[in-house]
Amino acid sequence: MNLKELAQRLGLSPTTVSRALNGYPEVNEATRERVLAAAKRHHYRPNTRAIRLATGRAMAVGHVIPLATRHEIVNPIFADFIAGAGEVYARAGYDIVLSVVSDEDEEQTYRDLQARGTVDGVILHSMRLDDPRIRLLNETGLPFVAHGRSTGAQGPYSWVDVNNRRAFRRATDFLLDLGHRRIGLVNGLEYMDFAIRRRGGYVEALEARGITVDEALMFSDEMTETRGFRAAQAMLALPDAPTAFVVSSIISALGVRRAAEDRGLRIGRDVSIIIHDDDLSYMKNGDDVPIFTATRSSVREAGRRAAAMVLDLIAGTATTPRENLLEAELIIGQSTGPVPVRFPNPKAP
Amino acid sequence: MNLKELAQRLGLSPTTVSRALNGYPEVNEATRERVLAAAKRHHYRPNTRAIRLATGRAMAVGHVIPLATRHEIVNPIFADFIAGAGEVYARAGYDIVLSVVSDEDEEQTYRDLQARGTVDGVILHSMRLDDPRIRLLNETGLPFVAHGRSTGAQGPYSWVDVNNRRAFRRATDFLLDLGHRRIGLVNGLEYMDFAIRRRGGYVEALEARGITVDEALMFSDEMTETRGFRAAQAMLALPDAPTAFVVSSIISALGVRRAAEDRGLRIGRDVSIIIHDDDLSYMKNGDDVPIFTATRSSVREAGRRAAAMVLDLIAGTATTPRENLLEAELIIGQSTGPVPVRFPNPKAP
DNA sequence: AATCGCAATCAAACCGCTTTGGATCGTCCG
DNA sequence: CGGACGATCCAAAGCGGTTTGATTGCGATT
Repeated sequence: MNLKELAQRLGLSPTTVSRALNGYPEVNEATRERVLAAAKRHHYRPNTRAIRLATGRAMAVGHVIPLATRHEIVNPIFADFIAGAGEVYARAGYDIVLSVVSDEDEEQTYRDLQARGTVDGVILHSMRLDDPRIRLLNETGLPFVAHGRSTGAQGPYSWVDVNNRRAFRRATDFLLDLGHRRIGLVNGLEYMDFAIRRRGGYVEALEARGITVDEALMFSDEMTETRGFRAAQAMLALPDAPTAFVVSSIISALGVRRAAEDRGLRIGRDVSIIIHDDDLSYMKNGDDVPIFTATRSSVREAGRRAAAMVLDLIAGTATTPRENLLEAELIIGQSTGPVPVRFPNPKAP
Repeated sequence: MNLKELAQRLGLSPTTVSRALNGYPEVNEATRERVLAAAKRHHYRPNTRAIRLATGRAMAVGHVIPLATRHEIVNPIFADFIAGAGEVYARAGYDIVLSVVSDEDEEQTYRDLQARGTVDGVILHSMRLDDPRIRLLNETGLPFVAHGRSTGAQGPYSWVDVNNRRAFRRATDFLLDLGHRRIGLVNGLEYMDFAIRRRGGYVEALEARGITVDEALMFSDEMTETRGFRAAQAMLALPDAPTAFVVSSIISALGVRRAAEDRGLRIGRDVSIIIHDDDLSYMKNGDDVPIFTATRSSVREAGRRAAAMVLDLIAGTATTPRENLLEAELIIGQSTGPVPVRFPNPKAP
């Protein structure tokens, strides 16, 4: 059942039927009723492909998932971000087009997306330092919103981001206030922009109290359980081991916890852990009582905002770049406590 | 730069240019060279929307992500499944169209997808018992492949699935062979098909040895850390506590581990844990040495196979429903050991 | 009575590609 | 030498909608 057929059955022209269905004013209300009724009765659904060609709009937003060729890790926050964005798109009648792309041919992918008109805009994920995609997309003119910022990137761009620096400043301050002086940082890969900002906040807090920053206490790697475990294991084996950790991800933190417990240390008493919590639906930081003390900021909410922004850009409602900085809230859980008075590393020589 | 323009510049008709680019034989090789060169020079990229309308194919596969309205959890295996499928789609020039849908209006979504021609086929995720989507999609005629089977669903359908029953039979047998007799099951929600099959394998193994199945040792809930923690906590508090656990997900297993360690039990000595491992990229079961003993089956591989199957169905290569059963491999890790001889529950009254 | 304005509808062009059904031309063969 | 044939190329008709630019009636205006 297509438009022409429906029009014929109704004894109307395709023009009128199209207008009736799309709510144009120049059509008699009685006629409109008739058209709507017939459309429903015959289960008429306008062909997406035809609409897209006719209107010149794709009615879709692209999300490119970069698969780093070296370490084939899918960003675990991706699913929840999409869930948030999806809510917004659905309401606006937009589709999500996903491209899984190895980071080598990313440029090609973005150029294609825009030149072939597959999408009306894109969301940038996994922002890196000096991210070349910003210049690229500004060049093509395709509307885009970055999830995360990119230090050093040229040109203006719209973004949604957590205040990573402040979150980690607060997290570190919180531990310092509890008396901790040896604080380990278990961070993500530091070509990622968020990781650099987090480290910035951490360093800032230490320096503000005149504590020398110790390279041996700063780890940067993929945010998996195993890597978190190894990082913590190494640091805890130091002669002057940390009494607390600031951890970039709840997943790494599980590894940190394991490393601590392996040494017979009790979390929240012998060693403190504070994490950044993206509030992932399948990786909740406790249902009622938070497990970890955390700086929390919902990545799903970030998805909603980014989606709303890109739709504004597409609609032309927003012309100048928009910026949206989310502040993380500090959640006090059971994983932090005052610095232990006793020697914190019983197994050390 | 569109086809007509390119044709004009070349002094050719759009027909010839189109054929040259698409590799049709009835075009002079010299001409084809010329066309290809010009296309590259002018960065010509055929408009996706036009191709789709003209060919009547969407060149896209739909993935519907059901967001259960009650518990808003995004399936954590989703990202890796998509990563696998994406590889296959990319090679074939297909796009992924994502719909995030609350499970209430799923039916509407699938009907729309097919009637509006947004996609050429779909992949079904999170299969439930008696899943109504199978009949629905068979009705519409839209090609589809299910990731997982659906016990009790009417009608034939193509699927990719792990042999969940056998995996859990083997896992349970493995524990039984180690001497365990009280074995807890920490399962997913049992309206999910995979969960029922897993329970089936577990029960089968116990019964084969004449061990009575104890309802108090079977938990079924969302597969999060917290729920795993609670389940294990409750079971470990029983007068006749389990000495081992079979756990449906690595994430729940982290909770189980926490519960055990909270009671001062050592994993692999005082209590054994065997998990099913989907080999998620961001939740690896250890880099080199596996942390948990596990039945492992890569969900990414499942994604690849499902994608290949749906493309076959779309192409018409496969007409009868295809079935693809993956066998999980048993990975021996550090989380299992012989049943402890001493009383395994020191804190119990 | 002639003109005007407005409401309602329609025919046809258009979006940018594919594809059908020729057209053209040189060559080969009886 | 004329016709069949193969190799190339092209005009035009879709695909299924939207949108532009009329056209038609009819009551109101002058």
